[in-house]
Amino acid sequence: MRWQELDQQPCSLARTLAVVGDRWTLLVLRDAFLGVRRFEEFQSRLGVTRHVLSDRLGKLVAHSVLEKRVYQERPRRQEYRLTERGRELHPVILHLVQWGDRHLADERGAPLFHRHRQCGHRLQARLTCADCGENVEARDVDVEVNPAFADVLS
Amino acid sequence: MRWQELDQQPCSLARTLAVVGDRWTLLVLRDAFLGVRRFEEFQSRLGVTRHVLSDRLGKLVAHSVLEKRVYQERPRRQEYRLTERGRELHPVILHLVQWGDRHLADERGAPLFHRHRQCGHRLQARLTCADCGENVEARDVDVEVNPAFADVLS
DNA sequence: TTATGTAGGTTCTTTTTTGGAACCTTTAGG
DNA sequence: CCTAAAGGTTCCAAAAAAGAACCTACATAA
Repeated sequence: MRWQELDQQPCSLARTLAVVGDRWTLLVLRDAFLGVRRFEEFQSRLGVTRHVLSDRLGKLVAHSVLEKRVYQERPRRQEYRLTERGRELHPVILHLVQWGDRHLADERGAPLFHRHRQCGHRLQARLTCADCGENVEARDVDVEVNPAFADVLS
Repeated sequence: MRWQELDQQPCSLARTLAVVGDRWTLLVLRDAFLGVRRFEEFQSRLGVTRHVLSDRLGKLVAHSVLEKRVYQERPRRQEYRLTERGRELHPVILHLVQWGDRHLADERGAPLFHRHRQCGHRLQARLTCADCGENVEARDVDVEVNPAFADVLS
């Protein structure tokens, strides 16, 4: 299966990964969440080639994860800003970062500290159920096949 | 920057992506969360080439995300099971799936339904703060550079 | 007027990584 | 002896990424 075919799959993870699941895209998004907006700044912070960056930013805009906004005419300058849809990816980034902080940090600890503004504590992210508010572990989730997909999913 | 250099970066996201951030690894993990354990089953469900699957499973084992367990001698057969460290990636998968369900589904809706066993509702994942229990949005998080990394991080 | 700088890309060539298919090993069963 | 299943490995061609140079439009300054 090719990358391009992934978005055809009857699997939301595959489709999402077709948008954000490549080598650089999540790093671009992370910088976007840290406030980076300009091509040059993404490029110098990430060390990605301009070619690949241009391609990734274009794809994120095409999928409405980022939007391109003109912030100056003459000379025309544009910046990339997260859309609401893009901000919904924040939990993904935060959990990935937290996993790295826990399991891959050296003796200096996490490179960045995340603090929850409302309560002031170092942020420990938890996945909870929006209905009952309880913590959700992998074993607490039952998965059922949507009957409309019963034919293609085992 | 190459894939191999990513894990040298002073960024937990980059380090985490060096482990799980490639084209196939998250799909392997998703199937692992759905109960898949054997090489052949991963291979036939994902359509990934055996070569790449072998490499990815090996990396996940090397990073203790999966463990290889012999479930039968004569002939020797092994299976791959999630470790505790691997299960901690569940929130990542769930949020990615949920994003795809919301934004990339067709008229049939989500391919899979996730139900919270304890309360019985369709699971809507939320990221909350473990200390205060409140919902956390991107704008609620303050980021500070760990002083130990002050020299390398802008 | 020419030179220098900046934002935002595009083009070109060389490496790396994938995809695809075939092949290998161990053991069981007929 | 032949076939089948599980779990891989090897080989080659195709696709994607890296690295560097180049391009455009405008501004400023000499």
